[in-house]
Amino acid sequence: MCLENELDLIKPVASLGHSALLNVYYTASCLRKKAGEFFHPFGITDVQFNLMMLLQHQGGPEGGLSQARLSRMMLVNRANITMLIDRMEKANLVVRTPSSSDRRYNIIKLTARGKKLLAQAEPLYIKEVKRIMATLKEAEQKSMVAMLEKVRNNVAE
Amino acid sequence: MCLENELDLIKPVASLGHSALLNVYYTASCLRKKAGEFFHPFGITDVQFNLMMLLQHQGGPEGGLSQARLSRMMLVNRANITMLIDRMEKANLVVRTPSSSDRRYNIIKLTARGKKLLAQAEPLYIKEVKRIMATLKEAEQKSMVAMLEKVRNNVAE
DNA sequence: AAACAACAATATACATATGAACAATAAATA
DNA sequence: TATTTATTGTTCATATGTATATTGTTGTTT
Repeated sequence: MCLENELDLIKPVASLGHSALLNVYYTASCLRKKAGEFFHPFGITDVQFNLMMLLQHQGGPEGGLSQARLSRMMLVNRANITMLIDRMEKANLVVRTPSSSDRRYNIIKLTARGKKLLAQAEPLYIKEVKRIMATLKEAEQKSMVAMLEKVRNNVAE
Repeated sequence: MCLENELDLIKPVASLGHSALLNVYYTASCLRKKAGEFFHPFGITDVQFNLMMLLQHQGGPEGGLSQARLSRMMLVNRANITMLIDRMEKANLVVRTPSSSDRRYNIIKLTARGKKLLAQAEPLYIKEVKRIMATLKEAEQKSMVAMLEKVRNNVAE
């Protein structure tokens, strides 16, 4: 179904470019909503899951990442990460460990509970992502990724 | 540039499907950030501008929309709209007017200041959207829209 | 008409996001 | 070496988002 019908608009979006932009925006919104519902039974949010995935799969040799690094990987403000880690530490999902080499840094690591939760949720998440994206052929997915990359490059100028 | 480099990931995203999903997500994030910066000089946010656009172009015969209708058009919770309208009313951008036919409804309308601000910002916004999306040919944009629609349909099931 | 279900807006608690200002630390440079 | 500059994490004010419960109004069903 097209955007106009989904959003119950009475007039079409004026330009194709604007329509394309809104499609990116609203598709991301749908995906985030779905992710939120998906992770609710696990007692975590999609953002918290994303952070745990980064720690697990992108963690350095010490098996963790700094808050500044996480903020760059998640495209969010450093201040945001501070409070996110506060909540996740309170929920016993991660811990802050001071870096030995640079006293400005905290290295964030998964706790045993964090690892266990991730091990439970991740396979189901990957399966659901595959199901959702399987509506597009591999070539289509690659083509879409290429187009989105072009858009991002052009946003930055 | 590809996602892995943009986000400074040390390992590639495991599956194409997941990479495609993250691309949608991060492209929307980039576009929102850009929009935020774009509207900052006007003293409004991207969300407030979007709402004003809806009032201007999708407003019914009375020239306004109910809060419930706005929440459906913007894919957000009704509770969200209440506080958004609170802030926008305080900024003298919109007004709540009680519906004559159904006392449950508020009809939200643009104020003179809201209309003036929209008239200033909209042409520049449309121009910037065109610039950003012009990196894709018309056929590419149509193809991307079609793929994003497929994904949204498959999310809903 | 009275009871019930559906819907609009609101209130509250909470999660996530930004920008700005700050202290502590490290790096660069004069 | 001493000073400046850059970076990390924190705090604050504010905007946006969800879920849930509540109130008031409308519609439907006995």
